[in-house]
Amino acid sequence: MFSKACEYGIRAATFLASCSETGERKNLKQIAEACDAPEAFTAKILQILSKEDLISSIKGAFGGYEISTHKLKDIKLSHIVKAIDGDNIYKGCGLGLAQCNEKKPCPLHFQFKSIRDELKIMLESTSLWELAHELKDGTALLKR
Amino acid sequence: MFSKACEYGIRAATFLASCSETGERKNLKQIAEACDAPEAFTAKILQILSKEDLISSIKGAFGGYEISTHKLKDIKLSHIVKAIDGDNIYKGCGLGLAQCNEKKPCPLHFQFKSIRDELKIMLESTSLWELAHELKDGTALLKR
DNA sequence: TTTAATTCAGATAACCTTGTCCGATTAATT
DNA sequence: AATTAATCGGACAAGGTTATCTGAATTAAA
Repeated sequence: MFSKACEYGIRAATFLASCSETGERKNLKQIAEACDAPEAFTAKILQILSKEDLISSIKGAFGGYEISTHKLKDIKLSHIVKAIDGDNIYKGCGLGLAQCNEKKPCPLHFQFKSIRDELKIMLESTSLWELAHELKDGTALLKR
Repeated sequence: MFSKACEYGIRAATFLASCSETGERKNLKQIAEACDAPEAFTAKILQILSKEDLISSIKGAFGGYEISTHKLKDIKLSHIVKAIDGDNIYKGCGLGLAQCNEKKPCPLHFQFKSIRDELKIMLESTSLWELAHELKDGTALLKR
């Protein structure tokens, strides 16, 4: 479904969100550890999220990453996914046809449509704030 | 969503199904052309489908590929997808966690569940016969 | 001002997926 | 029996994704 990079990205953003609410800044090592993700690769992904202004990075000693508290409810999963994987996941044709639409559909077009739409709605309506709270509640986990 | 191999595989199987109903055997070249897929790569995919007994291959002159008519309604999309991509698409965790279930879910588990279930049901209930008929009707196309 | 802790950027390695090539095998036709 | 049209199987090439490494830049604290 998502690329590995995107999986790590969502995990990292969720963890960061859960810390940022209480003002805890985290560095690369802590994030990678908490997300059970490879450190150097996670660094690359955090760079992307930072450039897209979804998280903020603070350089230098005692630096790290954080998310502005006021953004937490505005940042949706769709923003993270789009930044890392692009939007092909709900725009592209299920069978990979260059052109596929209602007028000239692939044989799977209509069967796929409702699923892609549901996915889109889910990603666009789920906020980092929401995910972060599942972590804090202990209702959900990021490592196993 | 699906790998390129799987996209080609579904296209090829759909095309083959639409021909097999009228007893038309097709060879690699014809299939690749009809599906707008690279020939040599398509050959590999047809081999997989053949080994999984989803299509039958006939060697030698005037050979090619076909699908037993009586199987057309029984072969579901899920069979093709599982043969090529495996079943991670509806079994795996959306965030890539090794263990993720109702008891110990990832933060996205429940939001994903309905989508994955819907996808599973769609793949398991859509038959090659159904897709093939969309092609024949002209309601759907495989190339653009 | 030096040191230490950090992110950033670019190069590169490892691995997987995608895609090609070719010789061996098979089977129908001549 | 020879020829031709096909699949099969293995090796290999190309490209993309995943992952690592390293030196430069930045910033806070000592």
